Amino acid sequence: MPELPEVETVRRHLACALSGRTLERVRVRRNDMLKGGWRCRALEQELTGLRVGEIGRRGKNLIIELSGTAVLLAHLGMTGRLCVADADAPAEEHTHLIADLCDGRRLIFRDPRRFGHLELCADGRVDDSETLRNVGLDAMAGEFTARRLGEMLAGRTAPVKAALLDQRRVAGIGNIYACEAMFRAGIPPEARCGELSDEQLRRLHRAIRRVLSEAIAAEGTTIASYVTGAGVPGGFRERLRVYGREGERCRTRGCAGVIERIVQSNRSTFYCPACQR
DNA sequence: ACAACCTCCTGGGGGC
DNA sequence: TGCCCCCAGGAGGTTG
Repeated sequence: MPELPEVETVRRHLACALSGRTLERVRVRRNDMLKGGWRCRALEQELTGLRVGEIGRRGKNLIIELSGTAVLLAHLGMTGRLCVADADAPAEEHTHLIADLCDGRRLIFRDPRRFGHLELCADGRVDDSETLRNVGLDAMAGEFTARRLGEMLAGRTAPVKAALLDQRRVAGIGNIYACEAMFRAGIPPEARCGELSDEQLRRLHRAIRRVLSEAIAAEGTTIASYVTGAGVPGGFRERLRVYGREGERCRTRGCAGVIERIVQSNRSTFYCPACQR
């Protein structure tokens, strides 16, 4: 499930394998994987012949700069994969875009569950795109401070965890890292936004930055399908302290707690009742 | 404005 | 062994 660390891992891989290459032949298979009103044929024509420049990221979105002003935006949803493969690699099901590159390899966008999408901004005004117009401050950006986090949560009654998942405020945190950050900050899952103390806000901000940094260094977390650019599982799974660990012992030294699971906004929340109070 | 649902989709796992 | 049902969740939409 690509959250910020997994998307950052993909970004770094594409920066090596894709930047500087020209898209020589492009095939797009499904209109319903495209945003911004694009259709397959028009997108194929628009992309053909463009050269890939820098590759950026905001939250869980990849920002692929192309020749001229064009920018290709990609969201990987739950099961999306954007990778560069050898041209003779076997074709896989659920492949929605194939772009043959000038170096004989090919860019592939594959997404079995189809929660992801692509969008081309021909004029490069990405802030106006469907993909990014509702995406807030990247969780690893320098401007994301404990003070900003406090402003985002002030006066609201929703559970803190639900607010962390809301990409319009801080972008990049999904269910796994929301659970892990809440655990590290020692904040109980039912805590509401407006009732956090300044000390709790500082702890939560630091926990978010640390868990994301560590996960980026480990090339992300693999639960089901995600693999790094090199095609191997991310290394953070074994370092998860609560996510997916219902019924197991808390890993905090000296803690006798057992990890529990509850459902919040239709999502599983894992937590340690002893550490988070 | 905000919060609490619901919906889309497929692969994998559990139960019978 | 096989089949059916349920579950996972990002994000936009709808309802209250």
